[in-house]
Amino acid sequence: MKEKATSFDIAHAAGVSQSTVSRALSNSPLVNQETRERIQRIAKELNYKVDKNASNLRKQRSNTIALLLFEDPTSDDSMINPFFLSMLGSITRACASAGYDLLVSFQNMNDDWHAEYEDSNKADGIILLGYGDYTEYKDKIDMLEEQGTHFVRWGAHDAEHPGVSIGCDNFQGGYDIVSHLIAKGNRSFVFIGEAGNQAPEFQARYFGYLKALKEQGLSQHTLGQYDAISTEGAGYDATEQMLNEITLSSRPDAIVCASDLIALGVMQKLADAGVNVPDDIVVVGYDNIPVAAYSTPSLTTVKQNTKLAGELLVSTLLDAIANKPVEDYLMPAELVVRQSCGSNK
Amino acid sequence: MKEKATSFDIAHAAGVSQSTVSRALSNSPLVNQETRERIQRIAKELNYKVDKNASNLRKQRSNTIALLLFEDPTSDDSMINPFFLSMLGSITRACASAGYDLLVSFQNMNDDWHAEYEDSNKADGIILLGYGDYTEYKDKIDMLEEQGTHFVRWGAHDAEHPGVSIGCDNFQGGYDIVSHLIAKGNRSFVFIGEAGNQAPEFQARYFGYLKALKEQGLSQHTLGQYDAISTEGAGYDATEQMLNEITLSSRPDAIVCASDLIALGVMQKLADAGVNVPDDIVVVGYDNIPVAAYSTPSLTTVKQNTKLAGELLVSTLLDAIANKPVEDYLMPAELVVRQSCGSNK
DNA sequence: CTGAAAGCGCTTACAG
DNA sequence: CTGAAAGCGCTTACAG
Repeated sequence: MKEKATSFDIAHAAGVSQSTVSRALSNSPLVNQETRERIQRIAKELNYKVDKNASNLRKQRSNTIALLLFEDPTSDDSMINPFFLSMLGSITRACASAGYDLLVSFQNMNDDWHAEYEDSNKADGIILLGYGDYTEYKDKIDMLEEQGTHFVRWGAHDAEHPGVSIGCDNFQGGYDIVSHLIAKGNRSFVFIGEAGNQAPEFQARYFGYLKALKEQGLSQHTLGQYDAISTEGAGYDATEQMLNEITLSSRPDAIVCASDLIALGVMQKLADAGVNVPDDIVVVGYDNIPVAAYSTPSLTTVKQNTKLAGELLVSTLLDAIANKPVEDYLMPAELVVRQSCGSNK
Repeated sequence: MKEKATSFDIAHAAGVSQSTVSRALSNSPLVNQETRERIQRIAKELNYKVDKNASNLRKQRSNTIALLLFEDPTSDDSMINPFFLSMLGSITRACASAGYDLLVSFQNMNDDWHAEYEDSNKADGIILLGYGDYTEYKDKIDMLEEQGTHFVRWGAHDAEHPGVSIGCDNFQGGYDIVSHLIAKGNRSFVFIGEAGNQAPEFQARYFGYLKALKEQGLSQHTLGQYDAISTEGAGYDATEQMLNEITLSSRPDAIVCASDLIALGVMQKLADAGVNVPDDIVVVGYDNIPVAAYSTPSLTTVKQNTKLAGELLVSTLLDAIANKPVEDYLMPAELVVRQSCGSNK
């Protein structure tokens, strides 16, 4: 293993002072162009790279962003919800473009986010990525704010939570998909998914659902809401419960699910129970995860633009770090119509 | 925003020297227990955390691992192959358990991996995750080795590539799945996927495929191999080409795909062409990505244990960093039988 | 345009 | 068990 070169080695080889080397390598205009080029060439030859620890220590910033993922129960080994997995790629890309490194970590594993990342100078800012359920983390988020940490949260604006948020319009998404179902002739509905304020994103989807029904004078046709966290298993179980509680003759025309994962479980249970989707009951999801296009029937859902989301999350955080004014952003939701809602029902 | 506390502030508050604070916080046995507890309490009160940059600079190590992802063309926005996405979760988890941070980055975006990470002291070691196609990166990997960088590669052992590798037995996987198809009565085959040495993992699967055929005296029943990179689109196109080249009467009993993504495209094209899977032609994939369980028909495939893979990748790298002896590891592949290979054909 | 010097916040021999 | 001191490798006023 070669000894690592330092800026002093470069200085020695180039016959200049170490200060000049530092300036040359940071492309300071203060240094003579010819000298700078020579230094840069020598640095390259000696395979020299600026030591980030030293540089960060001196500059008091790290050029690194920390991504805190909230752990989810999943069916595979990743323990990351597929929706967030696709955001991860986009965030990684956006960081790279901005010249920032990305530190990835599961949220649940450590106690004090601010301390862990920004205080210890490992990151200049933090991105919080979870299924909107920040309620139990409220104290931590408050502390983040109180400590002046730079952070951005994925989710809707929420008066209770300080800090900037980037999110997708869950209310509109829920409204749009149900309006579509009503337009297609469906008249009675069930919502599967948590709808309390411990799951604000799901709740917003549910409220959108309720509004669409109300607008069409169908409020009395809601056959209820069944809790389910965002897994296939929870969707399956909730459907089982529903089938037990609702008599065959009064079954809903459509089941609106708070997420695709839930919808997948719902369709599984319906298939097991011999109920045809979409002929007997229509099912729709939310998120447009990759699997949604491949399920049988393929799943009508609402797409959240993960690419844009990742970019906005990063750019907003960088603005916050630079002390520029930042504001919440709510991306529009986009309806994706597939087979599970029937074609001409 | 509060001023950040330093070890001197703690020292002042505790009435001891800064050295003692440092020792107390690193749980050094050299410091009096009572003193240590007092210092730790004060540190907590003042919300003090050790500055990682300073600490790393002094210790010359970062307690961070860099993950270099090879960018893939994908159908969604993540630009990460779903198979790697699930490994990502497992790697993140394994790092967290080991007390290491994980720096994630796309490989293609920078030139000199070693310099970028280990030389600049941002990471103690590197995990390389790509679809086995390290051929074009050979020079870089050689340089990594030459420079004494600690790194682990995902993929099979390869005499041409130095360094440790953790991989799954692609040869066995290919052999097992084809043997299963033969046992089920299939007699003629097509392989879809690159099989050259620029794609060593696919190639190993292909060799396993060939061996299984040969063993059963079916070598002459291979109706060819069609190149395809690991995307649905490539699988679709290759199938189109195959259908054009092979007359209806001599179509294969089974199509063996180098990856699930390819198989998904193959099944799509077959469906478009009115060919029934599995009744007319059997299709199998490789990887067991989440979608495989949901396609119609669900996909028979080979599972690589991503959870174990992530853990091995991390533990092996940590051993390498600690200068412990490390060796390649080849995990067994596991056949996952679903509908796409027919039940009793 | 360049150099000498200070200092970022730690850890760890060294001396007691 | 504790403290004074050196030094990790940089960046950046300061002086010229």
